[in-house]
Amino acid sequence: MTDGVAERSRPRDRILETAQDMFHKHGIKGVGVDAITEAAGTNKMTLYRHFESKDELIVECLRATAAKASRIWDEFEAKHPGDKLAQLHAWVQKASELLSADSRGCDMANAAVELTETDHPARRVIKELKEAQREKLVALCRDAGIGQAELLADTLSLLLEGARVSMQSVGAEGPSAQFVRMAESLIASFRAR
Amino acid sequence: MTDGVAERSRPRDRILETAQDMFHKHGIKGVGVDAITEAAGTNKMTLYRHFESKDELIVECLRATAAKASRIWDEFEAKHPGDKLAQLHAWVQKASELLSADSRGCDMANAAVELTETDHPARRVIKELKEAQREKLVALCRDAGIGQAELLADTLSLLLEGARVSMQSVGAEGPSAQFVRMAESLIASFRAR
DNA sequence: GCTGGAAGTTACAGACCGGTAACACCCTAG
DNA sequence: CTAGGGTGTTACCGGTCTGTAACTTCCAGC
Repeated sequence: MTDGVAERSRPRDRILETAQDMFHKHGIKGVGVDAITEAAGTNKMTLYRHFESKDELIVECLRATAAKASRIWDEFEAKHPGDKLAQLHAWVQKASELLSADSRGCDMANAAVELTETDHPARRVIKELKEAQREKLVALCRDAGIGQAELLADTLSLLLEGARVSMQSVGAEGPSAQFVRMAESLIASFRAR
Repeated sequence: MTDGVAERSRPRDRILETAQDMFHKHGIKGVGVDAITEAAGTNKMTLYRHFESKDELIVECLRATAAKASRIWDEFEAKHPGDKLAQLHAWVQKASELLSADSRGCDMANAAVELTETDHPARRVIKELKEAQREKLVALCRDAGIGQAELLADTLSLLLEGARVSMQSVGAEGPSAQFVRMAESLIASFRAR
């Protein structure tokens, strides 16, 4: 009967997937565990058998989201093997697609905004994962032959981060609409140096 | 005895000021009205005599924060009367000071992340106020004699927005540390065109 | 077919949430 | 002195939150 909720996979996977989706759409503090389990076609007890607390579920969701994002990098390498500059342009393209497709921005950044407690377990992993993403982009810029690779990578990072949050406050017609133009002109400018 | 909480001003003002501060530090959904009134040295009934709901209090807080931010623009004009380019550099300087002094970013952007309900009354005013700020920056760039004023203003906006959210996820040592350098080099580059 | 573990069910605890009612108080304007 | 509005106090409502206990049901592997 497969039920449609999540193709009748194991409860833990359904919970994780549903939680990711609901946290993304409604925010972490905007979703209760009851709502998650119901949407996942299971119940609260089962959730607490697999995750010791909501906080641990949050952390696991962030890790899963980061793992998905990490797979995108593999696509770049697959589509443009060895051509790091083409991969950088693909990164810009992919970022712009994410902006068009979804106005709720980056789950990790959003979580950092929502979870203000400085000792929240999720803060550790957010920082780790964001730093790992930064490393990847720096390496991509450097391998693309750009001199000030760190500076370009950081600038592109801030632009994208800003675009993703700007979409949530002013909407898609705001400054974020110019993201591709900004990013491409930046890359060109750094290459010319 | 003045009590120290807010120098014994009127309850409404104390509530508004305290709520701004607590929303900023702990997030909107992370603070209850009881905590606000207690910190403001008053009680819940008094809050609900001045604000018809928590949502209205939120809106009023955002307006108050925007009004404060608006006063910063007056400083620019006062310190560099007529010199729009100097005012633009002052904007960069001020933005960098805000980044150093406070790691919780922009209240309006944070509110947009937290308040996911599309019909939330705060969403209207967030969009309005952000658009007003954008107008100001565009005008400043244009009056500073920059050709593609909108594009520069939007780019600077995204950079700052990104820096403010990046501080919350990766911290002050992340990409946001390079904000001034990025912004100044952007301005120089646009001026050269 | 039996058994053992995973999953579902129901009910509940204890805390907190936004919001309200009823009433006592104080302080200032007349 | 007095009247009245702003304020403080207490108690409460109904709902929601995370997390747990006790029990039943299902199903796969032997």
